[in-house]
Amino acid sequence: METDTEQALRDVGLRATAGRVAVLDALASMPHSNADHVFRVVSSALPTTSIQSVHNILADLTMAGLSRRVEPAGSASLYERRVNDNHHHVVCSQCGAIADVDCVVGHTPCLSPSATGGFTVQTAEVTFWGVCPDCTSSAA
Amino acid sequence: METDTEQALRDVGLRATAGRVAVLDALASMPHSNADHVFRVVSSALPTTSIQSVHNILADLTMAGLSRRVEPAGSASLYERRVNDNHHHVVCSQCGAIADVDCVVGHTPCLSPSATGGFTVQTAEVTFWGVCPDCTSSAA
DNA sequence: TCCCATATTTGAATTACTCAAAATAACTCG
DNA sequence: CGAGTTATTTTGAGTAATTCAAATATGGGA
Repeated sequence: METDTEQALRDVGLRATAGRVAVLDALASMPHSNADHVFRVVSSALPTTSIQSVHNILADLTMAGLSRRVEPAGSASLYERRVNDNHHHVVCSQCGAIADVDCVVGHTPCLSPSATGGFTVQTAEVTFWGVCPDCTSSAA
Repeated sequence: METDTEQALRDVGLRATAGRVAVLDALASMPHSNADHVFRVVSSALPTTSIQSVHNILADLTMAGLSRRVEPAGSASLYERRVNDNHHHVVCSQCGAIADVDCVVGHTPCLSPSATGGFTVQTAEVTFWGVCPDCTSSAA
């Protein structure tokens, strides 16, 4: 029996271990999780795992293109499974909540900066900062 | 005698201490420096200072709006004096070099995401990733 | 010049993560 | 199916960047 998650791992040349499957499943159900968050979820099913293993796995998955690492200023690295679609993020400046933002205007205007000081630009990463619905309503 | 730097400090309600003046001057001559970088420059003029003091000062200056803190993924926090002009940055994915990028199209298209999941967006932060001139030429 | 709120110093602690050696488990091939 | 090879995980230690907090020192108003 071969689950989709296992298949996805083998497709990129990684062994389908219990830890990797558990981490991918955790990310599928809770995107934008940090390593500690993932560790807590995974360790209930796999009590022998460690935070180092989770870091290890997350690094492997990210290298292989199965997950993406996001690092908003002021918080630990977050991971998500949405990959290859160049989406962006909104971060709540009060509570740190994060949500996906699909690409800004359809085509990518942000990839065309005016003057780049000679840099060859490859990608653009946009982070919106604002206030999430919860913080907005609790401010009332 | 009141230097511009001292005046700027007093204008925001901070005392004009030697450490703060030295840090601001360091940032003026080398933007996008990290705390350690600033510390090394400042400590030649002020041998009694410490890396903690520099962190302290940088935090104060940033809170007061005299400097801005930038945190590109994968590197320590960087500080700069250019503030209040909503400019962005290009980071070299090979060597970490960083340069300013003035706002993308004149008016700020990036501030208008399509769907924000209910977030009230206040600012947009754009980081361009690419290859700097030095790394481009040394790749030849 | 004196005072005291504000800064700095000093030292310790924390967080998030990396590194590396030893143990274990996944996949391959006979 | 079972053994061997090698990828992966475990375990333990180490690091970098930053924060916290108590003690000391200093800027600038009275």
